[in-house]
Amino acid sequence: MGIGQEIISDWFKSKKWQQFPFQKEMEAAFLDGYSGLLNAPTGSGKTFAMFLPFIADYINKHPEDYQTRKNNGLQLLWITPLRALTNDIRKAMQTVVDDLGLPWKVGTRTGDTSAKEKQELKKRQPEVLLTTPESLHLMLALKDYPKIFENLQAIVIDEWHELLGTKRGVQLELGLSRVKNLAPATSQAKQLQIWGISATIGNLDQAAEVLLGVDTKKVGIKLIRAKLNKKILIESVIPENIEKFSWAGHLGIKLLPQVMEIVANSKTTLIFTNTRSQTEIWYMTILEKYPEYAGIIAMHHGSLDNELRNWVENALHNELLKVVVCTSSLDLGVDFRPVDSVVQIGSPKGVARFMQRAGRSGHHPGATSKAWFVPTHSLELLEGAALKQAIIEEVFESRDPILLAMDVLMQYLVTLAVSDGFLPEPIFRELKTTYAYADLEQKDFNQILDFITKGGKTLSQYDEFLKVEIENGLYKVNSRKVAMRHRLSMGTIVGDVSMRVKFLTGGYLGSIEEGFISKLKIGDNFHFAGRSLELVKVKEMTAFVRKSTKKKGIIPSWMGGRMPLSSQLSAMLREKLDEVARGVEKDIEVQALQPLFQLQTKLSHIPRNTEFLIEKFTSRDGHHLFFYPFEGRLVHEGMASLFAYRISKIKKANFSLAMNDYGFELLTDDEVVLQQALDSDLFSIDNLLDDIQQSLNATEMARRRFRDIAHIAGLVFTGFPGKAMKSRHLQASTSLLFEVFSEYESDNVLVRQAYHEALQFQLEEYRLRAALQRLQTLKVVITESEQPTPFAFPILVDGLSREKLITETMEERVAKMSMRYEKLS
DNA sequence: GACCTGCTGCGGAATG
Repeated sequence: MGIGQEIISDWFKSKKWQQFPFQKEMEAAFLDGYSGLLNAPTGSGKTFAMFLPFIADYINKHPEDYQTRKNNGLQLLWITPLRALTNDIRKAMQTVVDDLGLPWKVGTRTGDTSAKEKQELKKRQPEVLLTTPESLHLMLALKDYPKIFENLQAIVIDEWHELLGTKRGVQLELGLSRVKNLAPATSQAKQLQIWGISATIGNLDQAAEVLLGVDTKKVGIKLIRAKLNKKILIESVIPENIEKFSWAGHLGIKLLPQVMEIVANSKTTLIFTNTRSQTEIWYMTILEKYPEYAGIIAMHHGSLDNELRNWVENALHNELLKVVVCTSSLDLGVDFRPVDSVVQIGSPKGVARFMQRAGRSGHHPGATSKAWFVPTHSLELLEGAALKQAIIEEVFESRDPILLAMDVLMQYLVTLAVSDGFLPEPIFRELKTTYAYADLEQKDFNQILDFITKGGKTLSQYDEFLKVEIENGLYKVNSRKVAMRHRLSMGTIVGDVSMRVKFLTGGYLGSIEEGFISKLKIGDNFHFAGRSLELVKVKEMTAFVRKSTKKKGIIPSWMGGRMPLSSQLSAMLREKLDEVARGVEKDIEVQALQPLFQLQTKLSHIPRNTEFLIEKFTSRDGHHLFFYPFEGRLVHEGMASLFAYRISKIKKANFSLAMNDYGFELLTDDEVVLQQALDSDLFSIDNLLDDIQQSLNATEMARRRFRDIAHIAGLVFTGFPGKAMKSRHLQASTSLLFEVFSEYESDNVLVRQAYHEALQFQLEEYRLRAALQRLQTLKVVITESEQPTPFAFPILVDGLSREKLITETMEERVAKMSMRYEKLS
């Protein structure tokens, strides 16, 4: 990847790092023995080098802390979420270490490290080791692992914001809690120092607490904010003719000419899209309409072959490319010096994410980051105004830490049992010092111990679940097979089962979900990795293809996540809408949208911040009700089901639901008793949990979450590397386990966790609750129109696609809509 | 022809 070691070396020799405004503060805190969190802005990827002189300095000042020996052993452990970065950082760090005159070796340990290299690591630990959270745990599964860490002076966790709020973060918390107790305090009473580096997020104080654990009183926490005044220039791309611009949709391809103008006027542009299929579509369309870009355009997303991705990254770095279409696969880590423009297609869904992406341009000190926001439908343009405002006001999303993840804990305990074995009491005490397990109850801990030794209440008959044996109180794995399988399935990332896509001649293109391939017939044509391909045969989870000359072809879609609009951006959007309602027209986005707002006012209403808009409209499909909480898609999903349930309690009705980030629709055959529902506490939070359970298939949601939980907890074996099992197989086994536990062991920690996760992550119960409470304070405004309003239209389109009505209906409707629109405006 | 979606990230053995 893109960090040149020469650059780092020069940068270091010229002592540029001393010019960082936070350097003095950082150095003082480090030399005083503090642990803490450094809030470095995105784009100062070299902060790492700063730590090396600190450590060298510390050694000079406190030689008594370092025993005189030929091999100091591991001094600094550097943890990064991105494996791909470790190699370049290693080279760069080695040059810095050499420049400092330290007789140190810098090494890496990741999945890329060969067996031979691992053997060498065992013989001689490098003084600086770069690794990932997963590899740290693999180290904890080695015999005599405490020896590795006994001389450790400092741990640095890079990009901590990326891990916080994920199970990878929890796994890292666990790893740190163990390692902390292996590096004893030295003569200076100096403790192992732990420093995180994080981009700006809303809860930096909490981020520090999570990283350092709840036992940090002795150590002391410092939070250092870098406050580099990075200039960011943000512009929305305004459609030339807003009246002809789409009211719904997500592709945004209509604005291609404007985007290509930006590309032409920039040195190098990154075009960020929200989905992989969208990346494929934009790439193809650009090549089709602007063939002169052949050779200087590339694409990058998570399902493409690594070799291709590496090539793209290097080409970007070496200024060989003019434009790269990508997903968030290019969000992280890399210094792409030549990039001077960033284009975001569609909603970035959050302020912090947009900032991160904007920071990919002008990636050097003093340079300005330039980012464009390209709306994919009219109303989304308002998000551009909201984004700008949020960035001015420095409103950033928080990353909420995950608490009491029992699956991760179960995996961790088996890891410790695989290496030297563990005694439950001290480990329990150690767990209680972590943020994630501070509230861990003894009985749940015992249940997990019981499970890994005896298979719990239900699985005691099956050998494969009896992993850990107890010898004189020591919990230990003795079976080589169990140990091996455990090492094979460590980590918290549960991938989708996907098929490799390969040319008959051997070239590897990437991976596509099993489900997509199974829909294709042999001989069918599809587009992938920017190529037109023909499916030739499918063999053992590999789809063999050959080049095709056909222009047309389906583009694969992946079942990815569905990120909702963040609550911060949602709130700002409501703020902007309030301005619109008050007639404030200071933003160019708002000015451009005037025709749309005028129509909305004419047909319905634009809600103030103190109002909750509900629209009624009747079509041949039935009675439509549109609600506009502007709270993000997931909250709307839960709220739509909840409202449907509560309304049908008054008068029986079947509803079909549709939603987007701005609002949701309830559609039914009969007139809805709306007023009655409003009068009888439609927005109430009393019985909320019960009503949710009643209105949604909570069991099904939990079952789906359980699949990942079972994987992480080690209940299912996913097969040997390169020999993936079919997803049907895995689905069946996790589903069966879920059934068995639910029936015979209702208190099972993992099942409880599945329900909890469904509520928390799928439904965003906390946000739903807060949203209902907000609605209670608002004045309800109900309007009725003869046709869908501009606000309603995108939701209607969402509903149409969901119900899979035939295309003509949809087209007809769209055509009719625009005719009416022209008449009205 | 299309206003019909949905991210990222890491690991890994033994045998023939």
